[in-house]
Amino acid sequence: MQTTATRTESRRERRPEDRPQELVAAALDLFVEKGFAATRLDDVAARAGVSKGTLYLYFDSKEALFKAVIESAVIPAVAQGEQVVRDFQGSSADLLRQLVHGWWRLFGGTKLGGIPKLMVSEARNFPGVAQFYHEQVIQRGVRLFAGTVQRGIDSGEFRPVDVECAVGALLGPLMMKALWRHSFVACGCGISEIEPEHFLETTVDLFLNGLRASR
Amino acid sequence: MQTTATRTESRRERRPEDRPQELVAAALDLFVEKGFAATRLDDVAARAGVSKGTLYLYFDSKEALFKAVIESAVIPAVAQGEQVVRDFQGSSADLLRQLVHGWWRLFGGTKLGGIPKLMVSEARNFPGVAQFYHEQVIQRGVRLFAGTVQRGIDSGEFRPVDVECAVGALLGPLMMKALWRHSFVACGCGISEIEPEHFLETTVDLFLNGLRASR
DNA sequence: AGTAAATTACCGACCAGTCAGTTAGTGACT
DNA sequence: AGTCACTAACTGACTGGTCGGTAATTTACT
Repeated sequence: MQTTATRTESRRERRPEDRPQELVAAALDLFVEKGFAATRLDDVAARAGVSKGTLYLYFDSKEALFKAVIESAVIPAVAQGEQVVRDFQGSSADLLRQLVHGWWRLFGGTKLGGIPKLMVSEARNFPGVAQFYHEQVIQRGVRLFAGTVQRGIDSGEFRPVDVECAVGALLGPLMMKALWRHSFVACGCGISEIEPEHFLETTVDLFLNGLRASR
Repeated sequence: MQTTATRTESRRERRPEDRPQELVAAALDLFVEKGFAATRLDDVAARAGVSKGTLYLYFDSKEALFKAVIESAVIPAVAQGEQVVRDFQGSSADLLRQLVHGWWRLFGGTKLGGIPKLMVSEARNFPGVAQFYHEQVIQRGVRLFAGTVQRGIDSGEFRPVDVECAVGALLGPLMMKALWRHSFVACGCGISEIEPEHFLETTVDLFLNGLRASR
């Protein structure tokens, strides 16, 4: 269906296949940057190179666009995490390290890292989307880490702890790192950010040391 | 200046001394609940028992009200934390425990716990307020914890670690706990919350165990 | 009577959502 | 190869409602 190559220069191109994803990409940028309420649909459309009317050909409402953004951004990342766990051979400690760094590489450290901020900000105003995000992202994500911690406890690699709490203690810093970047750091109010990889490494070390079966 | 006791029943009371704080209290509730943008000044005024015009007698703009909310909510809490550190006699580990639980008791676990969510959500839209919050709350708060960790390292109670990272690793879970309550939990989408005191206790234990000078 | 506090009614900017009209592409029939 | 009819994609001016902010007026208190 591409009109590619031959003609790139007309405004008013017709590319119904590509529009939705282009609009979603534009919306992700702006939602992350300005928040849901402060984002104008005119701006989203302009960034995607179409008019606002076109946006409404593909999405019923601003909220529908919001949900599409969350879905498209986040499902692939979770799925990839699950893949890593399935394939991994090695100690639970190494798997946790891998998960943490992988999470940063393909989620926290990218523009997708703005999603948690968006969800925290908007959860109460959009319970439907929050529900969806909770089931499809948070629960699955937590399960990944919880399973790994449990595996370490079972094998005697870690001392027995409340798994749910431990996962919270590890994911808390990660999430805050992502939130931080997209709020205070991004607003440029003289904040110098700790180098991410170093922070993650130190956090995981501390965590694993805390979990280590003590003599 | 109270008009108390004698006359409680006329609408249209004149109580210029009390209005600002009542308005700030109402605004805190609504900002935390619905976010800054979604909160109507009519609603703030109504909750404070006055009309919108009255609000403008005491605050220049919605943003000024926002800043007043942040200031009034948060400065006393930080000051109290600093007091605790000054007065404390005992091990660094015990001081950290005390700080964490104190933080929850008089900040995270109260309606003030909604402030971090508010700041994360709005920092980019209000750099001035973000700047203020960063200096007056975050930096001072971090300094509290960082000083304590450093004290533990110096005394040989903790092993040497990157103090800034360690503080992030401890505060991350606390902050997420507060954010969580005011986003996903509050939206009531079938989420059961981990019991806070238990979570905090486990997190601190894990953290202190991770810091313990090894062998 | 005088003034400070509070209210009400109003304005204007803003923006999600709509719709009548425009244009790019397709293919049918010369 | 040309052109014409048709449709689906796209546009942008418009609307109706909302809400931050203001000003004229009323009320409480000294």
